[in-house]
Formats: sequence, C-alpha cells, structure tokens
Amino acid sequence: MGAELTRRWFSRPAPIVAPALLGRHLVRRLADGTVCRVRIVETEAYEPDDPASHSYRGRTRRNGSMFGEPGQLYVYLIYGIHHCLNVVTGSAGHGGAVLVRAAEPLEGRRAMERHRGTTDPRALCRGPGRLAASLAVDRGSDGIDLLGSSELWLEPGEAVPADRISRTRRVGISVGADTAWRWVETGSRWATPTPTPTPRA
DNA sequence: TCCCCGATTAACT
DNA sequence: GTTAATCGGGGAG
Repeated sequence: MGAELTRRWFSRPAPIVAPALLGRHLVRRLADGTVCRVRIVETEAYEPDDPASHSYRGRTRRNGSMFGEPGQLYVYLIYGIHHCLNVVTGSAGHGGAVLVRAAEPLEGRRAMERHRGTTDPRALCRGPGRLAASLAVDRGSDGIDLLGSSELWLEPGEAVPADRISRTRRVGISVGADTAWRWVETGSRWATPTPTPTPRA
C-alpha cells in the first residue's frame, strides 16, 4: 500500500478520497493547547461538474480555497449559521472537495462539550455543522493546509474496510442523486441518520 | 438593490 | 411535522 494522506493521496477524485477518509483521525489543537481528536465516520463527495457543488459556477470569494491545493481545508457558512468542513481533493484548480459530515469523539471531549453547549456525546460531532462547532472551526480556518498545520490536521488512524462502508445518496440534495454519493461506516452510531429514498412526486 | 434559496440545526407544535 | 435563525451567491430588475 502506498503512502497515505500525502498531497498526492488527496489529489485523487473526491469519490475516491471520500470513502478512504472513513476511520481517519481529524485532530485539532486549540489556542490553549488542548487537543481534540475525532474519528471520521461519514463523508460526501463534490466535484465541479456537480450542480450541488460550490465549485460548479467557478471560483468566487467564498469558495476560493476549494480551488487550492489538495489537502487544504475549505470551510463555508451554510444558512448563515453553521460552518461546514471540507477537504480539498483533485489537483490544484480543479474544485473538488469532500464534506466531512460526522465523526466519533476520541479525545478532548470536555472542550467539544464546551463548544457545543451539551454533554451528549452523540450530539457533539453528528452533523457537519456540529462537527465544525465541536472543533471550533469557522471561516477563520478556511484555507488551512491540513498537511502542514499545527492547528488542524489529519492522521491515518485505521481506514474502514470496504465491506464496512455503506454508500447512500447525499443528505438534503436531490440533484445528482444517481452520480454523487455519501459514504458512512455501516451502522455507526456516530453518523447522521441514513436518508430515505426520495418520495414519489 | 432586491429577492430567493441553500452541502443545517434546534426548538417549536 | 414545521419553522426560525440569518449569511452569501447569483440572477432579475
């Protein structure tokens, strides 16, 4: 097996990187030195030819980092309230990214509880907005290089084997339902509920 | 400049 | 099940 979590590793297409990120550790060092560590259990892939992707209409001030180097962080604000954390994939300028939707808290739970205002462990990182809040990630962290940052980085952890990964349609997105996907560790209690098929019109 | 809507969440009924 | 919270992109005027 080749080296993991290198620039080249992230330069592959989002639908390849997304399932390969399951089981990996996302590590955050806060300003006071506290370390928070979570294990990724749910991801979604976005490519620039996807109408649901922020890169679909080209580069703007908001999505600029999505066109940066693979392995960079792309953080955006959704509904004016919640931040979502993405890892840039594909070659620089491509506009691919993987949204990290949920994770299992491993370390630094006290700090995450403080950030989230709850002690329910399942409510800490289950959902993209919650995960970003737990790790105190907002637009100020947009563009961070996850391969060279002492504030936020990825560690190999233990990849989830293919037979323990489920592929579903993405959450809250109807467009591209047959071509773009969400990946989740099968049966994980730390993931968001698996979406039900789109009801008949 | 105005208007609509979205890769969401929590607090309602 | 429904809705408010509230920011930024994009298209219409």
